[in-house]
Amino acid sequence: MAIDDRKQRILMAIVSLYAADGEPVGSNLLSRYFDMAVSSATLRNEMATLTRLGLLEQPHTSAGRVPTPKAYRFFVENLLEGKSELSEEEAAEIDAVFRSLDYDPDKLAQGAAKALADMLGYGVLVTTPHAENSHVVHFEVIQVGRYTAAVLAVTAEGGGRTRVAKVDYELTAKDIAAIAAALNKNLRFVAEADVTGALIRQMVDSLGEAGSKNWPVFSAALTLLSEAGRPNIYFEGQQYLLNWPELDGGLHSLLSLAADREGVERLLTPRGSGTTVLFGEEMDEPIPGLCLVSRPYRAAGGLSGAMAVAGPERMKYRDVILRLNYFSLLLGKGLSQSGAGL
Amino acid sequence: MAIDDRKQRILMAIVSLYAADGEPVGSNLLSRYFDMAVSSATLRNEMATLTRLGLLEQPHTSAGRVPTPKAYRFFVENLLEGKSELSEEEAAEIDAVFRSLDYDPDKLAQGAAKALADMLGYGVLVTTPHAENSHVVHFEVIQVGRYTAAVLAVTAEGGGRTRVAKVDYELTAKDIAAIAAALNKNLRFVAEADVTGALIRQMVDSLGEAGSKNWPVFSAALTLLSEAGRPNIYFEGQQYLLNWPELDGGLHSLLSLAADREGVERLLTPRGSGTTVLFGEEMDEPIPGLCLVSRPYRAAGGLSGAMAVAGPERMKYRDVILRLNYFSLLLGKGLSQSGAGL
DNA sequence: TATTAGCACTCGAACCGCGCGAGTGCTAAC
DNA sequence: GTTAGCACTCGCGCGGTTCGAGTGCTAATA
Repeated sequence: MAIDDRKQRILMAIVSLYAADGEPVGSNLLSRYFDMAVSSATLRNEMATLTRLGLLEQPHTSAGRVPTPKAYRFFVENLLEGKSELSEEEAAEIDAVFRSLDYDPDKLAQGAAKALADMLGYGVLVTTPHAENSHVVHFEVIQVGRYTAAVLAVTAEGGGRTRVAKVDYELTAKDIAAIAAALNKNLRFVAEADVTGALIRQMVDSLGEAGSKNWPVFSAALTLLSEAGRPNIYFEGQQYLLNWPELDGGLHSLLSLAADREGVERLLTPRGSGTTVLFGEEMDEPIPGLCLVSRPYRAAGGLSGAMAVAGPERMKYRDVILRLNYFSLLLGKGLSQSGAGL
Repeated sequence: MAIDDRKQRILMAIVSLYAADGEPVGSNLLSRYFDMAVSSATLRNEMATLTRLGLLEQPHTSAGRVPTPKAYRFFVENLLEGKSELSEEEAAEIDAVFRSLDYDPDKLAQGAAKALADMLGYGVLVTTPHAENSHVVHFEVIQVGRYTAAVLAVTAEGGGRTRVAKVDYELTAKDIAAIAAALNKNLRFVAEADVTGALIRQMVDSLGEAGSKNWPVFSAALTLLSEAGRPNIYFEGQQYLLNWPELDGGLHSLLSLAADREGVERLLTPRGSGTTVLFGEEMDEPIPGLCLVSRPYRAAGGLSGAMAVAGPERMKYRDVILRLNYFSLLLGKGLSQSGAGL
């Protein structure tokens, strides 16, 4: 049973009608909205077929039809390969938003996520830009107290990380300088994976007694190195998710998930390079009614990350997909201009 | 009409019964629970008095009584000056949690908030430690791209901030060094309030042509300076707030508020030095059913911040207040040990 | 004077039955 | 293949009723 053109158009109409007000759509309403010269009876026949195909379902006998995830998937596939594009004005609006954003990579990503969330009225997750094999281009050690030193690391992407370490003797300027030198000599331009126990031992030992006394500082530096390649994650527009009654039950799970960095990272790790749509039902821990549209962004210098819109299954897919695409495009561009280590 | 001892005990009993299951408390239930040798009729009389005093109210005529914010306030005052303390085990549990937390000031604060949230089952807000007149003890400028430089600043508290800036000519190592020198000469140990236009102009001009060409870098440094004294804010355990039906309506407002850094900062700015309780009804934009218990923490070196528990009005005040107090105590201690600029 | 048993009263929650109407599938005519 | 017509289904909303928890008041009691 093929899905001919008319069925397809009917499906689209149902999807968008249902998205608008969340009410199951019946053949009558549909025939009024759907200005094809066709009666409600015909529509009923078609709808029955679509139901048999698993694309529609009825909440109960005397109710209208509601699209299934399968229908959304179908609808979205079409949209993704379709030619539809943002209008001039829509694009211009987003351009304007981007011009007003902060320049710094992390802030840029966060700002973009917030702007997208506000624009769509859904939640938006974003991972800050990071590189596959990130490395630290510079370590700096600063004394902040008699017993404490701050270690700073700058990654190739221009991201900065800091950490405070405490030792149990009074630090001297000489020690500080020696540590900084040792760090920059041994850990600069090194990927986390390449750090071996031998390398660390050698580095610490090279300072003699001062090496072991300052172990906490080295340890802090190693922590920074391991964090260098790990993105921060922001979840903007959470409050909008409260507006969708169908998400009520799953919000707890969603927020718990969002609080778990590992989990989000896994979820946003691009499956392929394009836009992907994941329904809550398909998740490891299902969250019915939820839909996650995600897309990676890429910037110069191997820098990348991902953005995802979290909203109800009945979201405005056209708006979401086109805007998400455009946002991630601009985000990649913006980052290429600003930070990347060319 | 004084609130004698018995009235007080009745009030407490109602508060804790209502906290337990959220159902209005009637005289019968109360007399069963309340093992004072007193009949339900007497309780009814007392409850009528308490109602007249504005400490109790009835959702509707034939329902039991519910404590008003005024009652909670009364209850809490008592608790605050009372001698009640955490048990050995409770304190030991928290001690253990703290030992497992990260050492870094920001991480420590965030980790503590998360632990407290998990322990209580409410949301917890925390501002990261910051000093009243914070200043930057060191600037560092690192070249990360041909046209981009990262500016790093370390505050006296050991907090680090980074920012990437882009100029429109190819940076040289000499420029970078000159900028770093100028920043450290002019902006180190300077409070934000003391930065004048004249100072900035002088600093930039001191580099001659290289000064104006590198304005974006200076600008980034100034941004860092102004951010140096501003705390980060974390909101942990948000998901727990979904469990309280009485908060349903206000969650949108609360999350919007939480997304607004200014707003949270204002809300948590300590009114006095002890624990304060703010009810949602009393807020600028009222959020009925909400209660915010907040408390500042202080560490050596003028470092301070605040922690707040956000939960339903009918929260377990004893647990919340005692634990919050202990957490903020330990947080202050932990920070004093780690970062402060002694 | 404080306490308490008894009682009439109130009023929300839960339940029930009913009619309405939106929506369906099927059939027969076009 | 399309459509008008029709019988049928079933959730929703409405009014009425019962039930019971909880109240305030009164009168008796210690």
